Parts: sequence; structure tokens; C-alpha cells
Amino acid sequence: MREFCSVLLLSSPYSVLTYSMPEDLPRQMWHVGGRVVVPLGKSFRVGILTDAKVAEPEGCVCKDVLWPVDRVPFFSAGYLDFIRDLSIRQMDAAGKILARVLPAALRDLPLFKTREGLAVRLGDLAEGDARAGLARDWMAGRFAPHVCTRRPERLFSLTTEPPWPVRPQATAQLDVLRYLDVHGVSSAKSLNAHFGKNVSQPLSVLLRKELIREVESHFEPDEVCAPAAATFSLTDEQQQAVEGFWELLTDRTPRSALLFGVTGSGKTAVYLELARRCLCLGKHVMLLSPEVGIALKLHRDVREALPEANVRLFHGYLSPSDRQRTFMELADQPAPGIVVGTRSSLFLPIEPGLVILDEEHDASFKQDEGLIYQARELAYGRITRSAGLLLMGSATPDVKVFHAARNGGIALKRLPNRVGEARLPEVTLVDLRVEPPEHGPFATSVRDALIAAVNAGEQVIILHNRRGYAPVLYCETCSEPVKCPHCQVSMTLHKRRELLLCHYCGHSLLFPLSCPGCKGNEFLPLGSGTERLEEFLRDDLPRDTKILRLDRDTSRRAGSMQDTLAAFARQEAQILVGTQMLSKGHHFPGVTLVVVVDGDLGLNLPDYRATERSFQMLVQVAGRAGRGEKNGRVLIQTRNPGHYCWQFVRENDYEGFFTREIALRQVMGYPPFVKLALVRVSLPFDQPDAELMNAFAGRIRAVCPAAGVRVLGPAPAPLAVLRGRKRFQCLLKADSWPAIRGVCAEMRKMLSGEKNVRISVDLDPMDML
DNA sequence: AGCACGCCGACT
DNA sequence: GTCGGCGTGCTC
Repeated sequence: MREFCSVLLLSSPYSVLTYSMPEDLPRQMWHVGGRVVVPLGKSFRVGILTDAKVAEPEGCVCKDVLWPVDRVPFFSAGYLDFIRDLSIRQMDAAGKILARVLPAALRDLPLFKTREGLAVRLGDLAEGDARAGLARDWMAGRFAPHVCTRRPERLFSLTTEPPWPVRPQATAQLDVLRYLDVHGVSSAKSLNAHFGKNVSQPLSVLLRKELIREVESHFEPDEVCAPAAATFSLTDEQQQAVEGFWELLTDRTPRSALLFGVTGSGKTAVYLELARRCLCLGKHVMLLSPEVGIALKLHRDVREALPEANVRLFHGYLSPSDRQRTFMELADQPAPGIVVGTRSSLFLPIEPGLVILDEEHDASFKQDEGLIYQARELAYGRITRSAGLLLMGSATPDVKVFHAARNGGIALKRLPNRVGEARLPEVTLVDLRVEPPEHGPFATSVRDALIAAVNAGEQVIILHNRRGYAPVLYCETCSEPVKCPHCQVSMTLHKRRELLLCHYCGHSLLFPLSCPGCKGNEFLPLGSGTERLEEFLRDDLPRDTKILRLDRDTSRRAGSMQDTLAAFARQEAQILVGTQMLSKGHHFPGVTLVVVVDGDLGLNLPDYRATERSFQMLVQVAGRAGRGEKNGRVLIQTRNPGHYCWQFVRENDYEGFFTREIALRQVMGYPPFVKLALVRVSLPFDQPDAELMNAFAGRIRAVCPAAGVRVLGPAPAPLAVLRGRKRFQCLLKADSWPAIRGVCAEMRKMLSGEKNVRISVDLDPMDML
């Protein structure tokens, strides 16, 4: 009796196909959840054996599975179920989703080698004299796919900021330096692709001059300072939270919980204690943070606090070989361990007993390109299959999450007080209409406070959520700002880097330049970003004031973000200027003053969550002040002091804000009271759109009412042109996800035949740009 | 993704 | 008549 199995293909066409089990090979060679090689047409594919007992399909002749790749069930039933569920929700093939989240080496055809090291052609595995012998060798562990440990990529990073000490004639060297400046840490491969083979000459010269250096990875793990700190003590509040969550963790039912603790209340200590206990229970822990930088810090905290534990770091910037190694090791070594990482860690092949999402509210937990997902939902999907606990932590929870916590769907524990003597800072609004900025972007009282703090030897954080020198470069000849040719938005001047950058698509122009419109050479930089702010402060503050800047531009060099943060923490500078990057999770006991240059930025975006996000960022950055012995102060400049969010920021009153916000959402019909989806259609800039969009609008209007879906648009997206493509979008609202999915599927079908037209569906979008 | 099949125009 | 262009459709 022939047996049949299902195989999920990990490369195109990504379908699930039925194969027969070879009758001449031992049944023990195959594992459900293991990868296998199968024949497809004239070639071969790697797939996952997902089901070992399926009926023979009608109307086609099944081929035999060729050979196993894994000796162990690589993916658990729970993992595969999780991926299948995701594929339904994303309306995409499961194989395609897996292909996007697995390291490439795991979906490529393996190279089989005999114990003598001779390569075996896949065709020879299908038939041939050696087949029986190879099967015996496989069972005895003497024949295996060669693990292609690809040589780690060579990565290069700048060591200094421009201007570089290079002769202007050394154009090849300058080109390489500029490339690294624009693209950040780059591989030898990408440099070769961009410059051709003769890049090696300037590269070696630059290495010798130490203007660039070779790095291991974009982010290198920190050294552990004191790996001996075996015990840490918890406050009563922390202890109570731990006990509450521990009950949920051990009750063998999937649970979600929220740790709502003010900034500086010591949420990390709670995570660490729970993680320790979870390991003792013999279960894996995932500790996830929204950003790599914070993950690195957590990674160090964990290794210091739990020196015995088996701790791994995982994030999207690991080299392909490191990712592959982590996947392989986790799949066949079930000893419980802790994975510290970013959202992509949720696809690692372990069964987590505890998933912790630190700074749960952070927008970076949502992946918004390629495979779109929200880490919180994936994390829940994983713990439902391992009967684990999903623990979210934040001082400013997502309104949706807090709503669920209020209504009992999510368990809630609070840490209302800061650890030790530290108190929450005093927040003051500065009305720029009454007190116009007379010192650069600062009102007089703000500048006075700055100088007073500096003179007192205290530390100050200045938040300005806009990087670069000036967001607009205005041509005085033709009275037009310089715009990105691909996006039609104003390009930002980066003065020191001698670049104009489009912050939406990354397009860059060398500066100085002639106006692309009129060839004029007179420009006026309008507005200011962090770079200009830094320049102003260097002029304005006392000579010997040390200033550091932290934004995406200053952290392009490998390790420079950690260096800056560490230098500021060691109090080597009085002032730290930066974007929202510095509002996240850092502990600076010396900071007594936080200044927000423009509190209104972000309040008026076309987005129902704009206020929520603004509130969260302001409370988080305010929370950087007063974590030491001295009390903290926060000064926020605004031109709109009447906005409802200020009162709550001032009083650090999250729950007050929540009550107000949730009422507003109910009235306006926004999540969590409705399900929301953003459907975006894009097509090349020069392709006519009228006919297509009319047809699209007609179709969507025809489909929606019957499905119980309300529709807004389609209309041009707020960023109407991006990366050379015109963008249209419409917003769908409904009471249930299936209703929305139905409409989206219909829209996809309608546009699937159209050339160059792309459609993307974002269920529960974070923003609407 | 490949690789077939298939239906048209330019060549030996 | 045959070679080869790449549009369409299938792969257990």
C-alpha cells in the first residue's frame, strides 16, 4: 500500500503538493516537520513534509519524495500551524511566508556529500546503485547534506564623519566613502555590484588609512561587564507582579498579560526574574525589544543577571551565516534558553513558554514592508500553540492593548512608582506664541534653563524628531524647494555630509549642487533638524560644553550608537541632542533636564493614532529625566498648548489620556471599536491611472456594502508619489476581519492581471502615509 | 521560478 | 517548410 504525504514547497511555486513515500527507503528516514528534497518538473525543490498520512490525489500521478534534508523534525506541529494561520490572515501562500522568514540557506537545495566528501548529484539519489547504501549510511549518520557554512560576508564601515582627509582627485576613494556614508555598513558584495571589480584598490587604501574598517556585523554585541551578579533583589511591587505573572505562566493555558509600569519602575527586573523561572520550568523564553540597539542592551542585562543561562541574540542585521546557525542550533537542541532579539525572532523554531514584548507600544514592533505583521499578534499566535505566556510591558501601552486589559482580556499588573528615591519629573509647557523663539529654535526661558543646567554640571537631553540640517532647501532663483525626483517631497539637507537626502526613499544628491529646476546656485535652508540644532548649540552655549548627537545619521557607523550612549551615560558630555531614538529605554541618572524643541511635530499627521504616538513619545522622553538623585524637569515648546494631550503629558497621566482617547475612538469609529485595513494600489509614475482607478473604485464600491464593509476612497495617498510610483489608497472599516479579508481578496483578484500594478493590504495600519 | 507548449514572423 | 521570438500555464 503506497503512502502519501504533503510537502510545502519553500520556493516558487510555493504550493502544497502530494508526494508518495519511497517504498525502498526505511520509514524512519522521514519526519513530519523536517525538510525534504522533492522532484518538480525537471528540477528539484526543498519543501517541508507537513503531513505524513494523506489520501492519494485524484487526477495526477504522484512522484516519490527524493531524500530528507533534516535528521530531526525541524519545525514543530505548532510552528507549522502558526505559519498556516498566518498565511490565511495574510492571504498568501504558507510557503511564500516561510521563504521570506527563513535564512536562504534553509530553503536552497542542499549539497549532499558522502563520508569520503564526494558530492552526490540529486539525480543519483533518485535511482542508482548507491541508493540503498546511501540510505543505510543516512540512518547511521554517515551521509548528510553538507551544511553550507558560507564564508561570512566582509562588511565595511566608515570610521569617521566627513569631511575625509583624502585628496579631491582621489575620486575612487571618495566615491567609496560617499557610498558608505549614504548606505551605512555595506558588504563587499554590494560594493562590487555598485562599483565593479576595481573597487578593491581604493578599498585597501582606505583600510590602510583607517578611514574605513572591516566589521563583524552591523551591530556587535556588547561585552559583559560583571557576569557574576547572580542575584538581584526585587521591590515589593516587582515581586507582586512576578508572582501574578508566574501563576499565569504555569497554568497550562495560553495567556496575555500587561505590565504597566511608569518609566524607571524597573520592568526589566520583572522580565529577568520571570525568564529565570521559566527556564527552570524547562521552557524557552523570547525577550523582544522594538529595536536592535535596545536588544543589545537587554542581551547584556540578561547575561549579567543570568550568567548560567543559554542566551542568544537574534535580529535582522545578523549575517546570513549567523542566522542560519541560530536556526539550525535551535531546531535540534531542545535545552531551554533565552532568545533576546527583535520582532523577527518570532519565527525561530522553538516553542516559547514565555514571550516578552518590551516597550510593547512601539511602532517598530510592526513590520511594514514585505511581509506585514504586528509582533504582538504573532507572539500571541506562538504562545497559543505552546500554552505559554505573552507578557507585554510599557509605561505608555498601546491604547488597544490597555483597552483589552481594562476589559479583562489581558491580565494587568502595575508598577506605579519609580525604583528607589527617584521621582517623576515636572513637565512644563512653553507657549511659543507668547514666548517666540529668540535663540535659534529656543524660547528665552528654555535657553536660560539649558545654560543653568550646563553651568550646574548637569546633563540635558534635547529631543527634536527631525534629522538632518534643514528639511527644506529652497532655491532663491526659482523659488522652489529641491524635491526628490522619485517622491515629490522636499529633500533634506545634510550639511556636513554634503548631501541632500530624500527621507522617504533614500535618494541622494551631492551638495553643493545647481538647482535641478533652474540651475541656480543660491539656496536658503529652511527649518531645522538635529544637525542644525547641534551647530546652533555649539555656537550659543559656553565654549567647553560637550555636545553629542544621536540620530540615524550619527549611528550609521558600526557601533557608534552604543558608543554615543555609553559616552553620555559616563557623563562625558552635558548635552545629548537627538531624535526619538533617545527616548527609548535608556537610563541616564545624570539627566535633570529634557527639552522638546517642537512638541507639535507628529500631532497633526493624517492618522487616527497621531495623538497616541505623540503622547507616548513625549512621556517616554520625559521619563529620561530625574532618574538619579536630583529631580528632573521637562520643558516642551508648543504653539498649540490647547491640545488635549498636553494636560496628560504634564501630569504623566496615562490613564487619563487613555480614557479621553478611547472615548474619541468610540465616537469616531476607530479601532479597537472597528477593524481597519489600508489597501494601497501603486503604479509607475508615467503610467496612466484614470481608467484603472475608476474601475477599481467601481468594483470596491460594488463589493463592500454586501460584505458589511465601509470604504473611504480610493484617493491619492498622503505621499502621492513614492519611489517613482503613484500611490492610491482606500481605508476599509468593518466589524470583523473576515469581512475585510473578503473584500481585499476580491481587490487582489481584480488587479492581479494588471501590468506593473501593485496592491498591498495592511490590516490594522500603524499610520497612513 | 523554470520549463514546457503554442502560435506567429523571418530565414535556409 | 523550419527555426526561434517570448506570451501562457503548469508543476504532485
